[in-house]
Amino acid sequence: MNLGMLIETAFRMMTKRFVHNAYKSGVNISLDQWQVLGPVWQLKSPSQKQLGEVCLKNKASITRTIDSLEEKSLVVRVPDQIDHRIKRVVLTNLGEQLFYDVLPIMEKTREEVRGDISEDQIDTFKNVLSEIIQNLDVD
Amino acid sequence: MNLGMLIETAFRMMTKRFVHNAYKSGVNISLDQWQVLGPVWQLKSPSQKQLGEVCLKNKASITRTIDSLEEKSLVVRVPDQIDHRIKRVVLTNLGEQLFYDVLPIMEKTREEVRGDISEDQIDTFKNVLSEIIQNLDVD
DNA sequence: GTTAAAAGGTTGCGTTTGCAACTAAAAATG
DNA sequence: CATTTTTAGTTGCAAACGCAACCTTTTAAC
Repeated sequence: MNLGMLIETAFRMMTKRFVHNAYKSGVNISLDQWQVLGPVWQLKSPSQKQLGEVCLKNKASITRTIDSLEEKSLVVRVPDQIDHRIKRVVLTNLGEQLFYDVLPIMEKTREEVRGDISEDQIDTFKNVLSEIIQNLDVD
Repeated sequence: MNLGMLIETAFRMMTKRFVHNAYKSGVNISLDQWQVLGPVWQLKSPSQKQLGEVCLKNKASITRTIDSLEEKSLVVRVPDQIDHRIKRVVLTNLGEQLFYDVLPIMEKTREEVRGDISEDQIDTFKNVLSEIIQNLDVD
């Protein structure tokens, strides 16, 4: 199996496992929703642009993910008082609740992914990934 | 950056780079089309089921990818003479031509991805990926 | 200060994916 | 040999992505 297929397979399986683990715990959330929800909690009402940068998603994706989070009443868009172009994304109580519910699920998934792989190997692994990303970032 | 995001980012960048390199060489092909076309060449008129197994895609994806390859006249579906449920996928001359055109593009992309990363590191990297996949395959 | 340029978000369109329901054909069961 | 059951492939539906065009607001440049 070549490198590309390995990465793709691992990525898809990790995603599926996370969603599945959440589902088993009674939490309905997709990976991308979680990828955005985390930074919303961490950054305290970031702008959508900020979210895009942190989550490495383009603004269209952010817009739609926030749409879905808003539909679930997990976040609210609040227009910035000073710069009216900016919308700040704020966690609702429900969203905060869900965030804390998902934390252990994420941790569990992480452990399942890592299994017996040593900390050292994981570090090397992440370094290689970073290098690959850097290799492709130039140009 | 966490492991999941690193993998996702690397995967997306690799995909984009491949398609972009092909585009620059005047070849219009998506990654999934290539992922199917390769095995069609290699396996000599495989069934769609076989393709799904080799490409690690579900049958719906295979169906649609072959639809798109057939639209481009790169492959043809040929019903199996013995088992009428099976459709064998056969390369057209155009498809074979394109296959040989893409080979160097793929090689170039592979080199760009690997950059200065040592062969050893790549091996370890692939081993870790395999382990992750195995960790998630059980259950 | 008015006009041009840039920035933040939204929307439309096309791809790709997964799941589940479906059709048709072959194999297994009685 | 008629009746399930299984298998191969297709189709509908919904989720997610990227790109490009667009609107609105702010900032920069005369």
